[in-house]
Amino acid sequence: MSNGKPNVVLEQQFAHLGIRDNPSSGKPTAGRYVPPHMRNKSDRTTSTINEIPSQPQQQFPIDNDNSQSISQYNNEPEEQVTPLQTRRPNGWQHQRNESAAPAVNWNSRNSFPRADAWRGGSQSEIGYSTSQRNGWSDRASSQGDRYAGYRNNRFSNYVGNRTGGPEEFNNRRGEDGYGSWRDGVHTIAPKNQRIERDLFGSPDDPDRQHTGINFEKYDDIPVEASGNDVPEGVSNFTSPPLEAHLLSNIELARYSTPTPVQKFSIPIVSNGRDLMACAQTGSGKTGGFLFPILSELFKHGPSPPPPEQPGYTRGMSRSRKAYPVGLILAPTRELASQIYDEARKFAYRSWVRPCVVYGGADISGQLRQIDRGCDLLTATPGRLVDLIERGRVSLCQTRYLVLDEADRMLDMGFEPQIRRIVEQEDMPGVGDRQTLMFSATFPRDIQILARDFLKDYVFLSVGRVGSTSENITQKIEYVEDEDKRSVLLDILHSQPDTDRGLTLIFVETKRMADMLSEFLIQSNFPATSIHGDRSQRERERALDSFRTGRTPIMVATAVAARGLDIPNVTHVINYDLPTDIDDYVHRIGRTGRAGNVGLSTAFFNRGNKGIVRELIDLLKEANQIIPGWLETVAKETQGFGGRSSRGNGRGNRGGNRDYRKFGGSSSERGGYGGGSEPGFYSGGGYGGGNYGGGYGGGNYGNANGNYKQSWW
DNA sequence: AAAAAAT
Repeated sequence: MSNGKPNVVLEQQFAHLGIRDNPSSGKPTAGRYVPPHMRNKSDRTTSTINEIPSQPQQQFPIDNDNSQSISQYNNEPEEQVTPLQTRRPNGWQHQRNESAAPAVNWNSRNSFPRADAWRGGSQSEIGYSTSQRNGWSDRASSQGDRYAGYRNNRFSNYVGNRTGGPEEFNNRRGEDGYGSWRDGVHTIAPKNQRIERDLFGSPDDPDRQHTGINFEKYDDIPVEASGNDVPEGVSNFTSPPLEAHLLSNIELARYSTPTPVQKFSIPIVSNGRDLMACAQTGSGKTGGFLFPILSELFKHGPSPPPPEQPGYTRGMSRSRKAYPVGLILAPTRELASQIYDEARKFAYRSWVRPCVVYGGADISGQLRQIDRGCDLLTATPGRLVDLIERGRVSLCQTRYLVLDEADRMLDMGFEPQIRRIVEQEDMPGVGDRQTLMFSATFPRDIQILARDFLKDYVFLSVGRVGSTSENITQKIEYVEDEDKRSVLLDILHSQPDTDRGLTLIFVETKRMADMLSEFLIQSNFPATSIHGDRSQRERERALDSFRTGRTPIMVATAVAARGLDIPNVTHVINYDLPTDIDDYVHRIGRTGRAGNVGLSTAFFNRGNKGIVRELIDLLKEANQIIPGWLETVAKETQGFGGRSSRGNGRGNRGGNRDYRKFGGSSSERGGYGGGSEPGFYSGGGYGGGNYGGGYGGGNYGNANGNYKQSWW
């Protein structure tokens, strides 16, 4: 039994993990990578293997893999997982009876039930035949037995799984923090203090005190909702409309008031509607989709098992297939991991098992994880496609599809993969699922693309919470390329040490990220870097080291620009400005989160004149000081047609507007025919006078009866 | 031109 192994054995096993060039590890061994979401943080043991002689004259803790000095500052073994108590599978219980079916004929081929049909069901309305039911029961019992063994082991240790078989799993009911759905009844697992601490932290832990969301300020944030029959927003977390158990998890997470995006997304989702939401991350976007989706899942339970798959051999199938009911797609691995961490909180004690898969990490661990149950899957596209190709994931049961950072997911790099997943696999069509899209920016052309994935959606625009609003002070400095390093050093030196804030520095290339972080480290600054050429482990370690303040400076490429919720980033420096203004919006949105103040500094020179016009517009809208020289550059640049790079029809202005309503000027409309959407406003466009001064005082004209507006 | 995302 793995638990009986003396610690020293474990230490030897882990001695090489996560530590490159570790002098104490002898020759390098291939270690099994354990991704962060699968580590059991609360049960780590402290070991001594990392106590390497300290580096001479290192003023700061440095997280720099190139300098072989990672672990000396880090008392915690990075990759260690300590086994929990394991038990023999005595008295397994069916935690989840797959035969408990909602009141829908799920067997109709090629016709997936609509969400409303599913929602309406109750046991008494069951419309399937006895034979079908028995078929389900048969399969359910064989599969259910296995699942009972596998599913209850989220926190079982992977060391044990590696060397031992499933018999080492811990199967005590509720031990893993997950409940069950049986005969139409949602059985909530018992509370588990250890898991609660792991998921929610202790109440007095400042790190867990929800990242400074300033609820008072939320009342000032304008929300615009457009579309047909927009449901009324809710103003509190209450049941109904939310399911009661979800409320208890929301309480555990210490969320007290719905954010503006949540106020609307809750009724929108529970009314079966699709959603396109423009809202800054940190404005409660993740809760915006997790709350309503989980609430519906808690109310209605799992789908019955899918029709018999070709090649499926009952009871003997070695590789089981996962059928997630909810699928969340994200553009970076770290963001996927972050979403999964949230999903775990709100699924706690319920029948819903969250999962996450992404590239760069050991796939076999992910396969084991989904075998234990996979109801709400968060994924990056590439790995998901891989798993679909391997026949380990099927989307035929997916009733909720979420695209996070949706404009990114639908841009040139990602769109084919998204189309493949959504349109060319077995996912139910637009009419038979609910699709939710979230991003802080929604360029017009992306909105048009997004139509393919949505039905009669509600467009939600939450006033800018943390990006271009006044709570971020945006400075633009004129700095030639060759002066950037020294100016950066000046800035960093002038930042008071007492300020425990984090500084995030964006560069355009991976090479520059390496070079600059190296330079900062040599200048004795506690810096690390994150970019796509680093290994996943390095990326995660860098992020963790930054998040915890061990290295309060991080140099990053676009990989860290979106979605990451890192509390206490007080300064974002655009060492290189991006060529796309939306990227700028996302980058500076890493600071000034949700009502807190933040500082942003950008190094501008003539190489950046491509975005000067849009940058000035943005600064104006956010009431920022615009340097005179910047206006000068803009005037010089005007000859090139001002809004450069927009020849492709991508009018960014109005990126936070429902294009159906604010169709854009005819010149920007390009070939898309913005007015062709029946029943929708193709009104005046930006120049039409409705577009005044941003969200605070703007007047969008309320004339169209199809639209309802709400303001906070 | 670059970055991200599967191996």
